Amino acid sequence: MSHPYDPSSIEAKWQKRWEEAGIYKTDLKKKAKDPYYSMVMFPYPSGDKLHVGHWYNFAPADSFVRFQRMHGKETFCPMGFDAFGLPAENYAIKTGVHPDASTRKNVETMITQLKRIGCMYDWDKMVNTSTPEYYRWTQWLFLQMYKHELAYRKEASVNWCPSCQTVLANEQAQDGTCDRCGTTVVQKPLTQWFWKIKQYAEKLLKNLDDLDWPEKTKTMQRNWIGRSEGAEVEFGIQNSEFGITVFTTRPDTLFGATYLVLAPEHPLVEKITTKEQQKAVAAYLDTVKKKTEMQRTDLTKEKTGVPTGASAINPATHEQIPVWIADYVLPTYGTGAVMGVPGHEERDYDFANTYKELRGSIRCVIAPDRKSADFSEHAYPGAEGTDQEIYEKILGGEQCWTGPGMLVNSDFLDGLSVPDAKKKITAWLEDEDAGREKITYRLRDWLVSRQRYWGAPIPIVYDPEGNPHPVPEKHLPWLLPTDVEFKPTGKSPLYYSKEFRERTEKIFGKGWTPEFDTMDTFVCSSFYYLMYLQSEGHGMKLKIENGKLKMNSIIDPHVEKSWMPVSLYIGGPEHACMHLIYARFVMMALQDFGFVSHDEPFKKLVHQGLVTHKGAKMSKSKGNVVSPDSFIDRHGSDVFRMYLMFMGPFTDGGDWNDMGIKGIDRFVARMYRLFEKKLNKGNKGVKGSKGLSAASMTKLHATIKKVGDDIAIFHFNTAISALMSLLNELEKEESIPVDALQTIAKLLAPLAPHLAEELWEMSGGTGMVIDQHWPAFDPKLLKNDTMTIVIQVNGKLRGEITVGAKTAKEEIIAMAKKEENVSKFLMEGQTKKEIYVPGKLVSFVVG
RNA sequence: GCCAUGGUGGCGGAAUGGUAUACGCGCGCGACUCAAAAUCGCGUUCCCGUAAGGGAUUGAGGGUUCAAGUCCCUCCCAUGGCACCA
Repeated sequence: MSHPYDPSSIEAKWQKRWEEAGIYKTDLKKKAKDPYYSMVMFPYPSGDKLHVGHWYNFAPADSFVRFQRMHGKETFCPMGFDAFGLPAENYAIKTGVHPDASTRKNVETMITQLKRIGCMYDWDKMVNTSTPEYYRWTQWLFLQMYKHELAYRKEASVNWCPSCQTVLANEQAQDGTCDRCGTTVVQKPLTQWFWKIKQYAEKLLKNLDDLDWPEKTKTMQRNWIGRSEGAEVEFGIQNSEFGITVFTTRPDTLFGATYLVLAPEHPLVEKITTKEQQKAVAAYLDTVKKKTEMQRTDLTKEKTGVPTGASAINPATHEQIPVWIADYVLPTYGTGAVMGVPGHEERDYDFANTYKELRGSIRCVIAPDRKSADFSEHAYPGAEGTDQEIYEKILGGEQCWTGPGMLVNSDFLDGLSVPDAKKKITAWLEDEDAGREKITYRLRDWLVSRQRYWGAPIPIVYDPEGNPHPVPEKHLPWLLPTDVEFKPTGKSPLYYSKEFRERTEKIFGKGWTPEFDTMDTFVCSSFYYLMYLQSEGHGMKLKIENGKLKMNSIIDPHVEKSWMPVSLYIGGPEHACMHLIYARFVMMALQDFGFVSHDEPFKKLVHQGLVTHKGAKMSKSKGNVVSPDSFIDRHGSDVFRMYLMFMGPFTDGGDWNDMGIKGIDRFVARMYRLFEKKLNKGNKGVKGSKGLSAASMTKLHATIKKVGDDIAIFHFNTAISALMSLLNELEKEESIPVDALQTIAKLLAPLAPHLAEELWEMSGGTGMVIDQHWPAFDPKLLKNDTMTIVIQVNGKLRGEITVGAKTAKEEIIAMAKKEENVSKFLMEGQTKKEIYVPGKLVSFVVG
């Protein structure tokens, strides 16, 4: 028999009908009764086109929204393109093709590919971040941040290849060398723009509690934000006007601080380094420039550092302690300076073991076993006269104890617990004006400057004195110039645009210059959920007229109120920290600026699993990208998307392998044949459930329940296996009533939308199956009048009995004991215990 | 290194602390066919056994429990992220 189901014609037919009927268009202005805004993370229009990973994300997301729609939700599913970014620029450097041209072409191809999935996208709402209609709002966002003092300039290091004379992305500078020429990459400081995301750290952390997001993602974000409670402590410097402020989470160990360490980048380094140490410090700074942050913080590597020659005063002990620099201290965290407590902090312990002069030494009053202490000098004869090598301040039982314990050798803190000592020393520091309570976050302010071409220009101009000024809103979009140099020159590409400079001087006056940096692409993707909702004035379809757009707010407040937050956002777990924190920050800021009514953009978040190929994430550089196109040609969209869903749990992903696609192909063909066969047998028009055996009826209703329950929790794989199992049953049936077949078409509608429409039509359904209501199951049909009880002896399965559903416990146990294979094992010893789990099992324990 | 996730037959995987291996792929045998493909039927975790049945088994080791893939501890391996790939 030839394949009865021809996906290419049938899928094209339904895609055309859906489009003609406009059933996926959403009128955002009309008040929605029960809105459901579903978003997937928009793709980057890469030259690799749409790959299997995109399908793995988009198709199940579509199935889920179809399921919602069949439950009466008014759904909105937009799609767009995250079109600015590095790959298009690198492609331009290599081939000379303008990023705008290559991006447009890729977008076009991907739209064609996307349409073949058959998703419910409302293409009228499409966005493309690289169009002036879009980046006008990226720039508007920058101006809002600037206006509200959330944007500022600061020096920050970039990866610099001295040979290529260009800034490198981290990806291009792995293992510290330039991926084009192999030269050692150095850290070069540049003045760049930052956004104050840290100001929202507490809110970003707190709001997580109420979000319907995966727990692991929330944990990762909490760790990323990295809130630490502690104190700042001021250390004076001997013979100097300067002081060093350190942040510590362990102010209780202040009496054990035997040295201070500054980050090599700390501004005080050059001010306090003594003449004798200048050479050593300069040499050290040189080596640091060549290290990545990960190399610097690697706990397994031996720590390095050099003394500055300066001494600080420990405010608690009034002792002089040396000030060093070491690269394990990062300038971006805390105050960029730490106190070294070798007795109770592992990094400090390691460091002081490398540089023994930092250990400090005092006569101890701790017992040799470190389990107890006495505050009288000679309490422990064994310890008398011994000099502890490491200052020890808390009793814990081992050197470098970081756990809880009692404070010793710490003057007025002696005898206190760690939490009490923290409180007392912090209060003391405040009294002495030598410190204060402080909360620090690991989260850093967002560096938004990029020394690249293919991004949204930062809407800032500089006056002849070099002071920044915002570009007034009426000049937006502040167009990206086209007369630029892509090849690396040591400057941002926009630097060479004559038009850009002339434009600036013409508008602002002679001697004024534009900002040459563009914005991080994460800025573009931090508010696109609002851009989909913009009901006028943007998008590929609309041109800018007279260089102006009417709206001065990013979104119509009524539309925002009814459609935000996004009901469901689906995307990869690789975005757990960066994109998903930036987007939340921007939404919060926009609420504070008064443009939106909500503070969180994504109500529910789900991560699809990662689809790998040959064990690794698909990427052009690894050459393991799999295109779905040939599979769609051969099997059609429905088979392919169901295969992806059948691979395993949606949130797991997996390694790509086309071996099993045949199984889904067979399933679809068999389902189609079942409809053909049963409908041709003259069953058309038969109503009611007559003709279906009781067992099949039960199976049908159990399947309705299972498919619904499973789709609701993204277990598409088991939903499909339930339908397969149902099909296996029904194929044995003589005849199947039409309404049972129509129920099956409805169950298939979210998972195989084209096939389901076809089957719905074949079985005489009116309208489209996607507009039908999800079928209900009859709970009465699911109840069994018998139950199977398994019998265990000492945890091992020894038999099974089938009894009536209402059989009493005692009766079941008695029956279990009589089972031949059970009684045999019960003879072996005394029955110590009998456990009955209702409806499930009997367990005997024999001694 | 740090943060997070995962590890179950030949393969993808299923399993509210209660029958481990559902469903599918693959494979084997059979039917149909001149033959093959397709389709249909039966079987299929591993070991012993004709069978009945027994034993082992969820990355490794330990623990809690009448009962552990599931909970706890230690370890191994793989993957994602680590702030300029998106």
